[in-house]
Amino acid sequence: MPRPKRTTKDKLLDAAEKLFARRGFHGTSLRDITGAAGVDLALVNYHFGSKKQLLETVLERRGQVLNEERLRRLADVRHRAAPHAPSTEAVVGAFLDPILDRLAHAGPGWHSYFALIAYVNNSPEWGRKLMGKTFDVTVREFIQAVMLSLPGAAPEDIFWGYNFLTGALTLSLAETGRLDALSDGLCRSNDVAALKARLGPYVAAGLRGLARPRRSPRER
Amino acid sequence: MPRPKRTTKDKLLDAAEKLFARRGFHGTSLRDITGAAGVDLALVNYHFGSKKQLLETVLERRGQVLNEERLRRLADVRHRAAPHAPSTEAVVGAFLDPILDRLAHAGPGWHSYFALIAYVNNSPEWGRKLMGKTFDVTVREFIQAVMLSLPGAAPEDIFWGYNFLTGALTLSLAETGRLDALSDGLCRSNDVAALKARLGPYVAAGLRGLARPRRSPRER
DNA sequence: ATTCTATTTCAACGCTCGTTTAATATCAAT
DNA sequence: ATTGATATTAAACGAGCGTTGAAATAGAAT
Repeated sequence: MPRPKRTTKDKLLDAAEKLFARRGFHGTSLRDITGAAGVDLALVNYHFGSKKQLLETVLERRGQVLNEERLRRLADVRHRAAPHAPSTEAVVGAFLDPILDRLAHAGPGWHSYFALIAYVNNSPEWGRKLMGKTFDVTVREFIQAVMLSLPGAAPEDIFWGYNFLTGALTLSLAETGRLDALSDGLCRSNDVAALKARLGPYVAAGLRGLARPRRSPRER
Repeated sequence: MPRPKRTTKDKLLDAAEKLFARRGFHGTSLRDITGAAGVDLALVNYHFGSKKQLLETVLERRGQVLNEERLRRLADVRHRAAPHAPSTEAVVGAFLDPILDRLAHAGPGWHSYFALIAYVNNSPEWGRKLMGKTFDVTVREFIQAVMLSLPGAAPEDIFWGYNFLTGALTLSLAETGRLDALSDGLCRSNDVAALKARLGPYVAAGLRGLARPRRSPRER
């Protein structure tokens, strides 16, 4: 046996991941977290320094894994298409699939992590700094690849298109249950297969629609 | 003069709107709010009963105005197109423009309100209950109109498409500043004209892309 | 066995939280 | 002017917050 012992750090990161995702940073107390983890209150400050640093560590733990796979798949997509530009669908897939596949097949830890990402990404308080710290390098690579797949598109359109993409993605990751209520149960927020079948085509079509010139040149 | 006196209730609603949008529900204290409003702490519980009811009142105040205009414009779009079905772009415009036009031309109150909507919509804690309470009737009307504009599309696709639409919209409303950082200043989160020029075309193209059958019938 | 470091426990610190209570002020109607 | 409902003030409540420090424990190296 390779000793899969769960350390105190891991227990704290797991519990914080789950609770921060559900109730937000300010809505979760350290006593909630240490209680769920079954460890002493003071251990958060011992191992992580502060509540805020605990959040940052939670984000980085799985963020690095995600970044590695995204970059790997993006390089793969480019390599397969060479010497031509890859298709927008393939580039979008390299960005989305590492998330959607884990949502479908990985454990509840990843699930909570993605809901937490949704929370942080849409937060005026944390969005810019925390998301940038972990994801900027990868995202810039991705945006460049989208530009490559849509020659002739204005960079502004691609940046805005990326913004819309992450918005659509993160609301889906948040799993608020609103979709279930609106559709009277016809659609379920946690139906990953349904999400995966639709999000990629939606954003690829949206990006194409943006890249195509769409009005008189008077209006920028 | 028609006595535009700002009552205590209004002062509290305005201050709460701004602070809830910036720092979230749990990140804002009643002392923050009453301090910004320049009124006594106890007046929140006197006028609204509790902190949570204050949030609900903030959401309802402008939500009703927004709903009225959205329904009016939706009816107008349908009337103009009759007896044919309205275009997807026109329906999407009836849904988005009441927000985007106020973002561009109305005061900072509406601005904060939309950022607050973004926060609530993406919150697993509040999303389903609070958004539904204020917006469900209007949103169902809107979704029906989208279905009308895309005959042959599966209802599931439209519901998911609406989910993506609100995700893209609300991330833009949150104005996290992340777009500014990613584009090195080329795009600005608060450039409403740029947003308005792109969000409609993006989501309309995305909805069309979803409505078009896109893979073998084996995969649902 | 002893030493030394890393980890865990326990109790408490000072502070802020949402809410409540009772006293006071405001002001239109009598 | 007096009344009476409405609104505002000031002070305090108990509870929970993040963080800290000192003492107890554990585990590896000597």
